[in-house]
Amino acid sequence: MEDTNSLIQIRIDKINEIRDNFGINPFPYKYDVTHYSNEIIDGFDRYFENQERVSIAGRIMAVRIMGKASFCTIQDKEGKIQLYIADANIGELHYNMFKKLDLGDIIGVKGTVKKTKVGEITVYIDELTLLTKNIRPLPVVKEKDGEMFDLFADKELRYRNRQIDLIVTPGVKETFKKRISIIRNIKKILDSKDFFEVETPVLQPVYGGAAAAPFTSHHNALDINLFLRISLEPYLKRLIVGGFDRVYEIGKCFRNEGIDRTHNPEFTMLELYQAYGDYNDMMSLAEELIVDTAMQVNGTTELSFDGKQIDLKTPWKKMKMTDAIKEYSGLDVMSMSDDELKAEVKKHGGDIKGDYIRGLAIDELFQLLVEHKLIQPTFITHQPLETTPLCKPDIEDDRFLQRFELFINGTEFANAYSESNDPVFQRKTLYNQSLRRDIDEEAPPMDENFVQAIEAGMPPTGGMGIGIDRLVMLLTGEISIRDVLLFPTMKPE
RNA sequence: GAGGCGUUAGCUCAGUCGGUAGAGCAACUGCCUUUUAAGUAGUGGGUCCCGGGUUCAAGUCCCGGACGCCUCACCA
Repeated sequence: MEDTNSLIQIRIDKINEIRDNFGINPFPYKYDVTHYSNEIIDGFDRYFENQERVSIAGRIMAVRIMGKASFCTIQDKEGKIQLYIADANIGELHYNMFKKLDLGDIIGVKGTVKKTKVGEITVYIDELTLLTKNIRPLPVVKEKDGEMFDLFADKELRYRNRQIDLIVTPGVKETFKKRISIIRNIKKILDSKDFFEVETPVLQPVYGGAAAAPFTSHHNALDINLFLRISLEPYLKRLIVGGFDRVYEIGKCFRNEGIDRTHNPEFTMLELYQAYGDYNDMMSLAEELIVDTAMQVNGTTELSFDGKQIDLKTPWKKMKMTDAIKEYSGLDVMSMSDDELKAEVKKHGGDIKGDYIRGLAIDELFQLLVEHKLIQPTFITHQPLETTPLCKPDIEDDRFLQRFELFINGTEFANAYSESNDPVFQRKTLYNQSLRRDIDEEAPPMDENFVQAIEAGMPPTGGMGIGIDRLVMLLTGEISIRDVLLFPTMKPE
């Protein structure tokens, strides 16, 4: 705000000059746009033959002035297009004003379409309207034959000023358009299967549904602490109890943890719950959601991610967690003693919070030895009972769960359960979990209201959570979560 | 949390052994009616991230800090 550097001052002076000497308002209220740049380029033959007059608006990205005529490239929401602007066509006053304009200004123009002698589709304009004067210079990015020069490269500046990044860095807008398409397609599929999209509280008196440190806030009028949700699960299950039968929410969750290439403190989760279904239904739904979306946005199930070739073609591999450990590390955890398990966890640099629990040691070994090796889509099933309090035990072996985690490229993409609905079991497991808060600060507190909801009777239900940001990363090839978040969390400067 | 690297003009970047701060683009003043990283002649533009220290002299060397990026650790 206090920036008084001369580049900005020069442009402020121009605003006054345009107003006072040209009698033109640099900030008019409205402009009637009839076409976007891509329509003109795609439908050039028609516009040229009919000599149809088009009206377009956009931001000036490049200017080449040659005395009494100029070429200028503007960018609208769909792309770029060249303009031909001549003194003889728009009048001396407006041409002189045009020469005062800068890269970054927004103009509206009307004219007809033709190709230049070197074949570039160009709007030969007969009317020029200044729509907004820029006073803060944009980074100047140039391009020749597809090669970019002087790209806006400083990631810190790009993330802190995403609006500028969107204007000047090729491909950024496309990534976010793809993100929107991905979410839209998931909603379309779920809507078609009769799932209701719902909104549940972000501010919660008790948090749960995952193990993570929460953000805390305070409500002044009620004088109570509130937590930002760490998952969507507790309230969506209340809605299953309430009789919605099929619900989903795509929304922000918040975890007070570190920031890195795959973690942002606020991130977007899809969670869905289907009454009368189980984890098998969730498995086929996961396949359908991800494959159909990949086909919609990429037109193929094959993708290249961080140098790895991945094919999402179904059916995906299924393995019990203990079998996966055996296959990838040779360890037969089913026949190992507790001491042997402890030794293996320690040997591979692992760590178990609090007292030793056999199931958590097995899960830890899986994470240490197997997880990163699961490049092609793989469902890992039958996690040890102790890994979550919210899932039903397996029918055949109650030391394990009716649960799966989906791994792609060594990363968890989905987590699904045959949801726990036995209220006595549920009260016990959540209470036991809350007791672990002394030794595990990520264990959530007891949620009495949630348990009472389950006590009212929740039908057998399959549930699943999918990390939307990671799915967008996978389908766009971006290896940093920051590149699929419009405004990633940054420390203040 | 640990390590590595980085921070110089609006943007992208040079800056040698410690010796008056550089280029391209952008900007400004001109020329130029088919250019396209337009061309062309000229001009201006700096808290060298911040704070200490060493030195006659620090963008440069040393110490501390901020912010960022990368790798690792952590992460239901």
